[in-house]
Amino acid sequence: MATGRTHRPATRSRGIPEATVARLPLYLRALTALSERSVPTVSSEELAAAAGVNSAKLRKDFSYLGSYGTRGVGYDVEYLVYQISRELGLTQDWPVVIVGIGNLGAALANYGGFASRGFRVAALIDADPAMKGKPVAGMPVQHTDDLEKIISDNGVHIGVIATPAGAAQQVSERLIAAGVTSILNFAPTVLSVPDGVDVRKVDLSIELQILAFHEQRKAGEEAAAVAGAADDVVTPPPLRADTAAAAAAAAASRKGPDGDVPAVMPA
Amino acid sequence: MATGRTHRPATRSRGIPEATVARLPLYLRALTALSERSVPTVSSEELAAAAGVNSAKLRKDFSYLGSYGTRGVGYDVEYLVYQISRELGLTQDWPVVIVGIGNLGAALANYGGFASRGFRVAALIDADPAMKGKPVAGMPVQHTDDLEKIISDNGVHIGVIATPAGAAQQVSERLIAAGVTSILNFAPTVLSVPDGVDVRKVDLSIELQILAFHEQRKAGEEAAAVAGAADDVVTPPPLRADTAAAAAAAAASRKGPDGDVPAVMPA
DNA sequence: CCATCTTTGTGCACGCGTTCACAAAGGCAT
DNA sequence: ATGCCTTTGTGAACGCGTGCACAAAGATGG
Repeated sequence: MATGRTHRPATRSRGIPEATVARLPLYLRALTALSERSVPTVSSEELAAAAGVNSAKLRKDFSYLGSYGTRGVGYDVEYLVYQISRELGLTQDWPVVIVGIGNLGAALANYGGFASRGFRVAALIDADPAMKGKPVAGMPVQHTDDLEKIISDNGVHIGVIATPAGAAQQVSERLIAAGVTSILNFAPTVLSVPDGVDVRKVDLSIELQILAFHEQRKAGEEAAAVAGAADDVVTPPPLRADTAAAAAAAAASRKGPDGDVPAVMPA
Repeated sequence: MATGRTHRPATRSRGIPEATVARLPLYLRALTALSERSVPTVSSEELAAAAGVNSAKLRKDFSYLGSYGTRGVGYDVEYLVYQISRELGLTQDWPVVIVGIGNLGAALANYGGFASRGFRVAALIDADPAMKGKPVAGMPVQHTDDLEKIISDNGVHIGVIATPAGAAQQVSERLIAAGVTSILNFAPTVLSVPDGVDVRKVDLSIELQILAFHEQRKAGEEAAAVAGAADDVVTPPPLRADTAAAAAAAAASRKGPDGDVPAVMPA
């Protein structure tokens, strides 16, 4: 998965744990698939397998919503789909705006997964005057100047930021001032927002970096296993340099797994 | 954030908690920004603010890596950049392949954040013969038939899946069979993989659904506050339908969430 | 109507992650 | 040198999330 929730200190909204909320969409997806195959009921065991979670966890998650199952039988698929949809607020249509129509913004605009889940792309917004009026995903791109009007005219509460990092904070402030209270942020920056505004971030390079960490670990273990008593492959001697220059020099001098130049370019 | 880690049961690799690993890229980004502004040292308080976390948490995170700070002064920026980069395995180049060059795959191929963090896009792969040879992000798209050869020729260990949901499982199996041990999955499906393979998933519609949940909660609270004793705004009467048909009818009468086509396009 | 079998719902214990609060450590001025 | 001041590193407490294991509930067959 990508990265997680920001700021909001796990509000435990109306008793439903944040961790459970994060899994509900997963269950919903699995249930929708069953529904399409006209499966009438499903046991916690089966559904848990389909969603890739533990069955006890799934039952506990559902218990926060209410007692929707039948002992000895399982859960009614259609009924559960409806209950979860309602709980997630997907029984209504959420207009969203996408700000920043570059490669990623355009891909998001074309993404079918939004519309099929109760989200309607109400507008595409970009700061580049050359983009104005240009059709993307069958919809004309509008200029940032009209951001406030677009938000309020469409009653938008959810905004997606796909701008470069430098513009993200300012865009978020304008969105919030215009009435947006939930933001999905793709820009690699920490957004600082007032209380009452939810921010979730998706950072592609962070996900890859986490994978790289585990990948390196695997490689290290493998190397250690092969090389016998190679103990400090993962933790080289703490060559604690006094000055930054010395540290950089030391870094450059090493060739191995750790060696190489330090990553100077940001994300 | 997007979604999270899958399967891997929090291995607690070499004593570094998974939660800490997930934050290291965040610190790294903040430190890199400081480095570019030639800031020599930074306190845990300042860096924590820049990374959007608690300073105590940051210090504890760093304590897992070693004692890299100086009491009364703070942390040496360059030195810390190097240490974290090394810990994350970013001091080496990771070749990655992107499978599924649709809107999203193309956007990922063009995304600058990969190359700048030590990740090199080694190949773009798509199942559509019409795509073969077509340049995307200055690189010719290759056909799925050559997947295994591409993986082994380039020594690829990390694969990115941006195919439709239906193809993802099969693609993952081929990637893994060819030597890939870490997968970043953008397709809205649960991948089932053998032990030793790490999967992280990014699901855009899930993120929006989580936001919608909180958004609905805000709206409900607001409505309740305005309407006085409106208690069941969030939990309407449990109209518990007896039969699946009745529930389905109720669901179908709505326009949004449940009905509709499944997400064919991945994130 | 009763026995049996399946599956839910949950009490409980455990472990991870977060946060507080403070002692130890080092720089710096006098 | 010595004392003060700043900031790290961490011990300890707490709370959330997870998973086990089982009793209660209901369906089903005789």
